[in-house]
Parts: sequence; C-alpha cells; structure tokens
Amino acid sequence: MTSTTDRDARPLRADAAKNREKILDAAERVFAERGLEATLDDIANAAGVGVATVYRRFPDKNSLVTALFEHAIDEIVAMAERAAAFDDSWAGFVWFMDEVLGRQCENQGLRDVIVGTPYAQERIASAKRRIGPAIGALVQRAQRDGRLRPDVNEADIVVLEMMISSLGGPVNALAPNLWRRHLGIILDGLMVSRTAPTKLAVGPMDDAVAVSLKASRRARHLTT
Amino acid sequence: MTSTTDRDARPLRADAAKNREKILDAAERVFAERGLEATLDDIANAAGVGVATVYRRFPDKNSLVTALFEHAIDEIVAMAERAAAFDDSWAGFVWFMDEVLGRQCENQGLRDVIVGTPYAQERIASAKRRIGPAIGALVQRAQRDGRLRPDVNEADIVVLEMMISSLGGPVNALAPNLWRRHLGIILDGLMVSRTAPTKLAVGPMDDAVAVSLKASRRARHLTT
DNA sequence: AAGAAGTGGATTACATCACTCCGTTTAGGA
DNA sequence: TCCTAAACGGAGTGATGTAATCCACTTCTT
Repeated sequence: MTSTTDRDARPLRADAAKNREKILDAAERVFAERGLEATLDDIANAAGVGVATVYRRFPDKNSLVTALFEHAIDEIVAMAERAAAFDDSWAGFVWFMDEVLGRQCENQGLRDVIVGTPYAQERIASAKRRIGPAIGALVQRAQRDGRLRPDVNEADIVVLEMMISSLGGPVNALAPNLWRRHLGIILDGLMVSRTAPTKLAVGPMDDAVAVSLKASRRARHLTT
Repeated sequence: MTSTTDRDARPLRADAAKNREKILDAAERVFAERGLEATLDDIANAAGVGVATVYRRFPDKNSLVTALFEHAIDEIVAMAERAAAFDDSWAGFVWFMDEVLGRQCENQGLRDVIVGTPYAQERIASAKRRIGPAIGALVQRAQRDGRLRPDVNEADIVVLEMMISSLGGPVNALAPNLWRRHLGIILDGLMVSRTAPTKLAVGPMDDAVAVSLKASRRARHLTT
C-alpha cells in the first residue's frame, strides 16, 4: 500500500487514514467473494462508510482494483521463480500450480484480474505480462527432466489454470478446496506416465453441494 | 373446438412462417456464438426482421430459448445411453465426453442452458435432471471395468465438463477444437494408469491465438 | 474557536434490455 | 381487383443496475 505516488503532499487526517484501511479491507473481502462485479456501493457498505468516501480515496474503481491486486500479481511471478528453484522440477511445478490456483480460487477478484477484467490499469497489465514467460520456464524445466509431458506448452498450462479457477466463488464458498480435486486429476494427466492414480488431496463433494452446484446461477428470469 | 392445445389453431401465413424460420436460424447462430446473453434485438437484426416479429412468434425470450435447446438436451441423454452400449466402457466414456463437449464448446448458448441459465423453462430443467444419472451409469461401468479411476464420481465429471467448456465462444472461434487438447489431458488424468501420454488430437494453439486469448475480455473500462 | 478536511447518501447520468404500441404494409381469399 | 385480417418494423417504455458527483453537514486538528 502506502500510495507510492510521488504526489503524497500532506498526510491523511487520522480518521481518514483509518477509513482508507477499512475500505481496503472491505474491498479485499467483497472482491474475493463476489469478484470485481461487486459495486463500490457494496464495498462502501461493507466498510461502513459512504460511497463518496471511497471515491475520495480512490479516483475510480480501476484505481482501487489496481491498488488491491498489483501486489498479488507480482507475487505470482515471484512464486514461479521460487518454484524454479526447487530441486525436483515436477514438485516445483506442482507447488506452483497449487499455490497460484489456491489464491485464484479463494479470491474471485484476483481471478478476474488475471483472466482480464476491464477494471485494471496498465500497471497490472504489465505485471501480468511477466507471468507467461515465468510459467514457460517452469514448464520447460519439468519437460527437460522428463516429468511433464512434452506435448504441452506454456499456453496450455495457462488455459488449464483458467479452467480450474472458472468454477468461481459461490462454489468455493460451499466446497472450499474442491478445486484441489480437479487439479489433482489434471496433474495426473500432465505427468509423463504413472501406474496408479495419485491420491486426491480432497474428498468428493457431498450431495448437498452437488445439488446446489447444479442450481448455481441466479434464477431471476425463471418463468417455468 | 380445441378444448386443449389451441396453440396451432390456424396455420401461419406464408410470409410469417418464413420469418419464423429466419428467426430460429438467426437465434441458432447468434446464441451459439455469443451465448444467451445475446439480445432479442440482436437476433431480430441477424434475422432481418423487427423485434416485434420475434415477440409475435415467441411470447418471450425464455420460450425461444426453450424451443431452440430442448431437443439438444434430450440428445445428450440419448448419447449417454448410446455410450453405455459401447463394448469398451472406456471408449464409450471417451466418446460421450468428446461428443457432449463438442456441442457445448461450439455452442455457447447450449452451454449456458446446461450450466443453468435464467432463460430456460421447466421443460428444459426436467430434461436436464436426466443427464446426471445417465452420466453416473457411464462412470460406474468404466470404473467396474477398471478403466476409470475409482476415486471420481459423477459430479466430478460434470464439473470437469463445465470447466472445459468454460473457455467459451470467442476462444473457440479463434481456435476451434482447442478444447480437444485439454480434454485429452484430462482424460489422461482420469485413466487408472498409463505408460505414456495419449497423443493429443489437436495441435497447440499458435502464438497469435495465445496473445488474443490473454486479451480476451472486452476492454471498455480500460483507463490505462 | 475556526476552518480545513472529511463525511454520508441522495442524486445524476447513463446504459442495457425485455417487452409493447401503433401506424403501415401485405398476403391471399372472395 | 378489392378488402381485411394478419403481419410487419422500429421507436418507445419501464425496470434495473451502477459509476461517479454534489452538497449540506460533522469532525479533526491547531
């Protein structure tokens, strides 16, 4: 945080600074749960302030989104680099996928930012551009080691990540970690060979979840 | 007369009947490409008629959607049954996945209907309810034969299908059949064991596609 | 005490869409 | 050929949603 802009002329009044934090906290929570489609009114509400207060601290929705997620994107790049330092290239790859998907699945807002929302600024776009190559390096290393199937490329991995995180917030609220199941299956598909299924890290969803999954979408228009 | 079903009392005038067809054709095309979020105005436009003409033939959007997709849903159930009749249970399962996903990926409207759109009527909801059990039967058979990993269930397969088809129309327009690649990987993850990757049915996407994939979402709000 | 800084929430301004109204055109039987 | 029910187009309506602003009021700070 700490607005990093060189124009930080005078410090905020104490109450204003506190409100700014409340807004960021609320935005974090609300965006995580509902994605970037959440309204600034919603966030103001959750923060216990008026909308105007939000707009006084952040000139528009884009700025708030950027302030919140800029760092998270950088972190992803850092994780790819950290994964590249694993002794076992496959373990590094798996660790990376798990880590990145965890964040994306638990934070619908982050997912929106990564997949490409309108609400982001150039700062985020440029950070995003660094992710691809970093993943590419991970992929190639695991392939050189004969652990990752050689017929996939960086773009495939990105797509698979997008797919896994696509189920979205409501499902994740009902069945947290469910994504790990499907990641497990996909990783088994990405291995070069195996003699048995890798044990899935998470049990199957129970019936109640399965039912509400099928009903998921909002049903306002249903005329029967 | 016609104490019941007064629906098609007298035949349509020749020109009206022709327009009805034009509307259905256009709706097929437009919904396939843009999903059910397409407006009836868009469809009227594509059909070369006025909106009122659409509303004269179909009382509301729901009715048009139902008329268009009812059959497609039944077909899916039928395919599951046909797949169950394959000698090789795994081959049947694979055939079913390929067939169903092909339709869903090439028709964003169908995908919306299946995933659960507001624009559908009870007729479709009840047809949909038959899909789950049909898939369940396929799954269990392949598991009894020791071909499909035993730790997944019907709901997992449904989720994986939703994931694969989630990439959506724009991507499919750029890279038709790309979904087959990711289905291939996932099927490799669903097998009990294998000694090498199964050859993917489709080559990797080229760079131009990968780039526009990353840019995909409409960028109206971009403030830079 | 005074005024600068901050605040809430009603309001504006606009966009989107499902659906309707109505004046005009046309098919097709007599 | 004439006549009228049927069909038509597209501007209009109303409901909804939401980013952003305005302004009368309150609170912090010195």
